[in-house]
Amino acid sequence: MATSTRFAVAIHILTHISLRHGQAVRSEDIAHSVNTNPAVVRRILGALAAAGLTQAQLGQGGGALLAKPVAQITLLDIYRAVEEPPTFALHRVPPNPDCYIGRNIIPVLESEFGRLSAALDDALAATTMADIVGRVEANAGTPYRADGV
Amino acid sequence: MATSTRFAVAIHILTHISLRHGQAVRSEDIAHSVNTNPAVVRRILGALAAAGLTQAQLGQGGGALLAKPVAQITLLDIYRAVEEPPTFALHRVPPNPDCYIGRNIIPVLESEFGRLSAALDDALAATTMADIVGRVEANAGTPYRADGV
DNA sequence: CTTTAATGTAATTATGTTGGTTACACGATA
DNA sequence: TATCGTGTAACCAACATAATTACATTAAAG
Repeated sequence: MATSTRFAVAIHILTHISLRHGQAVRSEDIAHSVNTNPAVVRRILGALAAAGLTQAQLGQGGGALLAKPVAQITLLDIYRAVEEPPTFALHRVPPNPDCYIGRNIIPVLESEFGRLSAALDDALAATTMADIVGRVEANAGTPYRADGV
Repeated sequence: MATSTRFAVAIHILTHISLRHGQAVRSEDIAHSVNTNPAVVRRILGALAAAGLTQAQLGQGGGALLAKPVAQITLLDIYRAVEEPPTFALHRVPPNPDCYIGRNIIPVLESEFGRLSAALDDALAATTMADIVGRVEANAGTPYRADGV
């Protein structure tokens, strides 16, 4: 199981917006930081906005803003916003119902995969964007400057 | 997220072999239960064998056998055998090193994704094939019969 | 020793997902 | 009203997955 890069990019995007402290950030500026296309950033921002994590300021001087305080945005919120469930996939084609194992293993897998997903959710919920932003600044050693360099 | 079905199929395969109690099982019989092609089963069995979980009995009357007791095969062993790391992907293209965030977020993501992977590993290691086989039999209500129906 | 049954593995193909790109309609601000 | 920026659709290249076919190899049975 490999997640898409959307989760990592979404965290990057939210970190970028967070460090601007309420100033709207253009998708083009974020794209420059992420090293990708503005439309890719807007697509992910669309998912984050649908989940109530960000909001868009249209028009001149507009851009993306946080819709919630950084301490109230968990990695679980972000993960659910940008990654398609399920995390653990069952058989592409259902197993043979005429076989003892094929007939009985699906509920066992569903239950076990549910337990694994719940464990992952717990781990994801334990970190907020406030933690991430704090670690990025700690890693940099210097505070973020308005020019972003 | 396009998760592979290999993990679910590998558990199915090992359950099948376990229920035969030491009798070699042909890839064709397993494929019939999983509802797929014998070559697909053999490919997954190859990964499981490389991880030391199964072994092949070549020639007439041959097939797949467990290489360890069921209680000593954890879901973590299986997951690592058939899924490619990493579970959580970073940016496809590295972020812009000329940007404060692009320059400092990667170590933060690596550390956080490491923590998430470790949490998932803990959850995976908590279940063994003995648990899975027991639940399949409990779900069936009747013990497994030699004809597999 | 020969036949037969089974695995191991490579090559090919179909399908789906991801992310990059372009394009353009829509909304908001100056 | 002109301009700026978002939202979103359409398209494409790259990649992953799994189904399929084919065949060399190995071991048991006669």
